[in-house]
Amino acid sequence: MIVRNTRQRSAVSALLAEVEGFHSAQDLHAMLRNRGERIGLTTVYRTLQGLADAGEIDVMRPPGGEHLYRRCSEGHHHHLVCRACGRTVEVAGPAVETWADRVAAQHGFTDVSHTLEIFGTCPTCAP
Amino acid sequence: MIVRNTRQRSAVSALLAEVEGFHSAQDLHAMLRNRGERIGLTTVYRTLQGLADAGEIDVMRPPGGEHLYRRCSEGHHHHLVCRACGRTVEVAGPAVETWADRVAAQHGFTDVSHTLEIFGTCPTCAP
DNA sequence: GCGTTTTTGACAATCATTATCGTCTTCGCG
DNA sequence: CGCGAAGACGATAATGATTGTCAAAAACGC
Repeated sequence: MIVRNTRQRSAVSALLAEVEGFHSAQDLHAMLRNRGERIGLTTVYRTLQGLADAGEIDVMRPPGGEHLYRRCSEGHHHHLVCRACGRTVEVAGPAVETWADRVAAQHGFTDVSHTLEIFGTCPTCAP
Repeated sequence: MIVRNTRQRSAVSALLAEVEGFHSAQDLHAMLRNRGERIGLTTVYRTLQGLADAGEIDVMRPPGGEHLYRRCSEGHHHHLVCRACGRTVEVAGPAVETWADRVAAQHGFTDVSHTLEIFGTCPTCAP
């Protein structure tokens, strides 16, 4: 299976490179259509899945049900998400990374990855 | 909104009390029907949602897409999940709990909760 | 160019979850 | 014990994101 360079794949990558924050597949698809790209929803899903498998983007599964994708640039980090307004703050936790790896190793697990999300109510949304 | 005790609610709680590990809503519904309970799928979903809101059970959202529920007995813990066979190991990380709360507080977030899952390949599934 | 192989994308299918809404229970109170 | 209203139930339909299908189009090596 040789990966080929196509206009659509580039478009998705380019879009992810310039937008901030998380976006759903449908979001990204709509944006691409708005800027005149001719690309199918199916292709957006496939491309995002590919990028996620390759570790080039982050995937988040919020309680809402939609998958959110985001360019995962500088290393590994986690997210602090506001329950009310959806605002996200990046947080880094080196201690958590090593802890997770160590715990997994203790149980003999290999190829370890992890997801961590913190939910709360942000200052501006507090009643 | 007064919560009432119904046969169905008790049945779900009872089932969760005796089964091990995670089960999907549809799983639990099937089990209840098998043991002769007359209960609708809708009710199972509603009951599970209620229990989850009340913090009495754990919810996990694996990449597969189904929500998995589990009685969350002894305090807060996280899970180490095998990618291949789905086996789960409970892990506790007091340090992570406090870290998450602290980070959230630093950003002014309140009502903080978090989810953490570690994925890997368990020893028996390693090629 | 040419042929092969991958990718695309419109459309249909899937499937867990949620909404609807009429009927049935529960429970406080007399 | 019986009543009445507030909830709860549950069959069914609806929702909606994601995935499968497959013929047509594009990309790459030569």
